[in-house]
Amino acid sequence: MKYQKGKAEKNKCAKRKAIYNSAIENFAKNGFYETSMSEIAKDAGVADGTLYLYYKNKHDLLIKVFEQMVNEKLDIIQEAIKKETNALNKLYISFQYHIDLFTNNPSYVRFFVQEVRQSPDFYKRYPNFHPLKSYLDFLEKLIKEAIDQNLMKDMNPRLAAQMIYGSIDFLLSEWALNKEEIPLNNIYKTVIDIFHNGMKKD
Amino acid sequence: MKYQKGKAEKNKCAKRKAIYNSAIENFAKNGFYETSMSEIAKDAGVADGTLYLYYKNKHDLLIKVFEQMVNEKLDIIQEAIKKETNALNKLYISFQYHIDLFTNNPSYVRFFVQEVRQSPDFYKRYPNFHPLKSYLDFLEKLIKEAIDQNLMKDMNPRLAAQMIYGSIDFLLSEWALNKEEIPLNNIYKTVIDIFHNGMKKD
Amino acid sequence: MKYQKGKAEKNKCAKRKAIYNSAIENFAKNGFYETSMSEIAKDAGVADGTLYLYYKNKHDLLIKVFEQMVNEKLDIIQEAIKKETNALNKLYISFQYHIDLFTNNPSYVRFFVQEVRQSPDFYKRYPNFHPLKSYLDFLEKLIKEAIDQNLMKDMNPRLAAQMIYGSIDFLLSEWALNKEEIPLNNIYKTVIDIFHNGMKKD
Amino acid sequence: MKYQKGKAEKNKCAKRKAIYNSAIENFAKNGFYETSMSEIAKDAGVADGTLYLYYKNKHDLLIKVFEQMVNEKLDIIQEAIKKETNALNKLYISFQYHIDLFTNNPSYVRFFVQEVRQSPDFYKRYPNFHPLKSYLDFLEKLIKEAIDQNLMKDMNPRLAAQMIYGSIDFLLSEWALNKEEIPLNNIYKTVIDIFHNGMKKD
DNA sequence: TATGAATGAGGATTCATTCAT
DNA sequence: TATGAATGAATCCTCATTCAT
Repeated sequence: MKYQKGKAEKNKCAKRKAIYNSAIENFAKNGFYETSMSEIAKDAGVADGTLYLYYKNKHDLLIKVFEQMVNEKLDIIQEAIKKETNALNKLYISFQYHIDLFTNNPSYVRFFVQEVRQSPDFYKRYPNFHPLKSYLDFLEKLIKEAIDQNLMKDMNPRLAAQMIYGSIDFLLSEWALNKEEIPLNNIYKTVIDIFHNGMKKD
Repeated sequence: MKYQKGKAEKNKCAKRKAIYNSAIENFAKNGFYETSMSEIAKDAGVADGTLYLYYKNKHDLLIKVFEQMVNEKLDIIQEAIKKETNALNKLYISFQYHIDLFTNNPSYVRFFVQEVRQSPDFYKRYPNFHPLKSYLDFLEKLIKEAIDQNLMKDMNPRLAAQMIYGSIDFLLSEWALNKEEIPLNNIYKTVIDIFHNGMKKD
Repeated sequence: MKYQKGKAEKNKCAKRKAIYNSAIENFAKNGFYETSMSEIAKDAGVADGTLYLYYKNKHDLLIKVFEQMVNEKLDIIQEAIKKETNALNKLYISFQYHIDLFTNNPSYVRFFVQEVRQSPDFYKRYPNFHPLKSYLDFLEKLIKEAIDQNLMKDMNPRLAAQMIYGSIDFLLSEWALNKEEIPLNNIYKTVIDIFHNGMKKD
Repeated sequence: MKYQKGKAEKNKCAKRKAIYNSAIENFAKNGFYETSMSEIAKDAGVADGTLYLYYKNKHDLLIKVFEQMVNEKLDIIQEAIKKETNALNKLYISFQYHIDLFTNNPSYVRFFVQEVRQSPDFYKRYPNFHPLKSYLDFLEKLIKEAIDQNLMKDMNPRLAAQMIYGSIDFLLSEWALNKEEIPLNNIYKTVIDIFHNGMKKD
């Protein structure tokens, strides 16, 4: 009995995961509106109706998938900087991971830069949806730490986080659209250099 | 006769302008996919079919409206910097206009950051649609000028343009979502300060 | 004044003729429903609204054009058989003209075989629309004459007319769809031969 | 379980059949272009969207319905002539069925004579659509047989099939439009008589 | 007469969601 | 739980027709 339940449990988890993967893949490739629930179901190998056993509706699916993805990636980064004490180094390692993630999965870029900005109506219906919040929070904390360690000049850490995120995000999305224009291997160094000089303690 | 023709002409222009305004307003407020042609027509005070006298289809409407808007704003900026010779000053004035435009029309922010990034499918159908190209070209040219004037360190001007645009764009879009979080009046000064220090000639 | 009126008159006639030609051409090529009034107007070199000065509506245009065409062709045939006294010869000459007309203008076949059979609803609205009536009347009269001249067996002349018309019509329409299948130059002789033997006085 | 599945299966079949019937009825009554998918759905007792579960689109519905209908009727005829060996008798029995079918369902006449001849555009899109092909093939085969049996004179069998089909088809369609004009009970005998004499071995 | 911009009803089709099995 | 057939509201777009000029 228990075994069966465990099997069922695992099966259930597997299905949820399959839906999650299919949703990411499809949303990333074609965008929220150009992706149908049927496509997601088909790629996940489940029936259309099954999606609604795991997610309330299409918007809910987008939100949940988004949050889970951000948190997963964030966990990886946090694991990577665990042993580092210098806040600037932490920051730079984070950028490296951020950039690597997207250059290895170009379709995720669109997912992040576009789907994230839903219509105000969307936000009204789902007021708790702030998909990048945890990542921006994370960057903000690192910046605050760097300021405390006298490695960065005193400034609004939220604003700094947003500037850095926005820069990287846009660079990546232009790169994803038009891959030749910018040599991607320069991005990391240049961005760090500019922000380092721009934000360092005088 | 001539007068009458002029009137008709003016009427026609007025209609095109009304559609343009309605489209911007609606796309900005609710996004491309959540805006119906009927809504645009109603707000423009014309019949549904009239839209198709002026624009080939919904995608065409988005593209045309976008291009016209960018060009209009760019004209204003170019007029404003005409008498300035110092490239850095030109750049800073441009930022000021950019930020002002959006802070005065918060709904345009979403229009610019979201609608601009259509699905790959959209780009496949309209391969010449690169809505921000003219603005990025403009920034790139100013940066190149600044480098030539020894006001900025030698760097890839396209990449710099993208970083700056991305920063401002993301700051504004976060601000548009959640107006209290960041005091907007700081944005201009901080951004300029950071990029100035980050990019200046050593 | 008179001259101008005459010119205007001629102009008016020219316009009506242009519309007529354009309508035939377009209806024949694409069918009634796949032809738009705008297309007809454009090909006729007039404005859309002008069509409605000469014809009440699209259905009316079809009817008028049809009737005029049948009558024109009938006039030609009647001219051709004027000097013939033998009713069978008259009939055969008519077939020859009928077949020639359509083999020289294959697109007219579709016009005749398809547009002619409008929905019952169409006939309800236009109870006097029987486009082939005058041609069938003509054939019927010739057959009656042939019977009177003891050249054909006694039979229902209307039915005979319909059989003959139906045969030729269908042969031509299959030929128009799939030109290789039947060597057209055989049609005339074979049809006449079969009907001649089938209908001759024992 | 099995029973339920069978029920579902039967339900599905019933729905397909209901759509089929409704489509025939409506296309026959009002023609392809004057029939809306909504009307078909309503008469079939299903939702609009349901049509698209069974047929790809409106054109597909027409084609499928047509092909199925021709095949069904052909099956009946072939069953009826199975035991007959004389090719001419086979031919005459076929005519009888053909005429009966349509005189019992006058609205089918229009369906057959009009919808069959779609616009060239239609044929371009569906090049394999030749709805009468199987019936003409069948007639052609019988005629060839009759020729081989020395019951008919040597002639192009395809052409003969087309002549006969065209005659019957047109007679029926005139009858359907204007029922009094021709006493239908004469059609069968007269047509057979004429073609028999016209085509018999001298 | 002639124009052609404007109209708006109508129609094919899609797709998120439900629910009987 | 899982299914997937069925739903029907919603939407883009067309086009016959009108009417102010």
